[in-house]
Amino acid sequence: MGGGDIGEILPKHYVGVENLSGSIIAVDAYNMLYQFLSTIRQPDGTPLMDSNGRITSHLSGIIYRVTNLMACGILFIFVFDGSPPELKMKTLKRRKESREYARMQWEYLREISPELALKYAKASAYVDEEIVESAKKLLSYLGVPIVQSPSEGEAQAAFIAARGDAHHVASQDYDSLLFGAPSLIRNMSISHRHYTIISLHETLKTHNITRENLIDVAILIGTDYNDGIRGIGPKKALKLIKKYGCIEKIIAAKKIDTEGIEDYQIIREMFLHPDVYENYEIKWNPPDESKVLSFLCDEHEFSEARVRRALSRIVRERDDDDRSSRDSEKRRKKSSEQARISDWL
DNA sequence: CGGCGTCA
DNA sequence: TGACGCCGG
Repeated sequence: MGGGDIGEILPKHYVGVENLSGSIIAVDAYNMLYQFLSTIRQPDGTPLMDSNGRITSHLSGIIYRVTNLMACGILFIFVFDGSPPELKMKTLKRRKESREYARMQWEYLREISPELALKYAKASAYVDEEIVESAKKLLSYLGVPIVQSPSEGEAQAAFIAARGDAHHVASQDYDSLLFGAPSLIRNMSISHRHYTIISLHETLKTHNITRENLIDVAILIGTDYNDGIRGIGPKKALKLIKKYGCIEKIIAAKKIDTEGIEDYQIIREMFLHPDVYENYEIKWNPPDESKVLSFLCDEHEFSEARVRRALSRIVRERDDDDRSSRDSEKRRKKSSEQARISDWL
């Protein structure tokens, strides 16, 4: 909602996928699905679809990305949104309106200028119930655990990581850090050579602030739940919080008005104590090859050769000597790399 | 986005 | 082998 990008004040590390081998990553599912739907398109902006007109861009994204990264030794937990907090409604309404505007522009432009149309097509992407259900189906056939959040997926993912059931949260957004995720991974695609990792602990240490301070900084800039203060970006917000300690004291010192941060106490409380399920089950299953094949190839007309190849990356081979020696080699590599990452966590 | 064929 | 560009559904 706000104008600034809190990412500007977060210390970042860039790591290759090898460094993530052996780690458990809680994925902000909505965020990843949105990325797939927005980017996996034809040059004129049309998403991938089966012959019944059902969108399949996200299924393509999942089958290739998840199998690739699993083959690199990563374990996934996909965390899905529940119902959004009341304070987010304004943002959601605004997003819906700009999506509908983009859809009109796309439909108008697709015959005139495909490459201009593409931009609007991407902006018109949305995650509906059918997208969510088909994604859950494919993930469950792949044996990937799914966790439902009562409210924000990022909050649930952060809770899972903070509790120690995952090492990182994967999302393009920064909110999971505010929700207490110890580590955030961005740009987690196969084509990105290096992923961005942000450690909450390192962030707080770098600026000598608390998580509550960081949340106040985010509220001043603007979040999904408030507009933020006009003219205040991440640098100014951080400076103010470091000088005065909290939003209450900045207001008391008459440095800012409350316009754009009216609900700051409620929002701060939401980030500190979000609505999450404390009981959830995380269980990795072996992929059900035949269910994946019938779902993707029979129902959605994927190429069987391609899907088989993707699956071959993650299905257990016969347990011969070759295999077990490679496995133990991987395990040795994994523990030394895990130690390297934990240096700055 | 990721797969896959092409070409140097 | 790696950069490039079209195709997938």
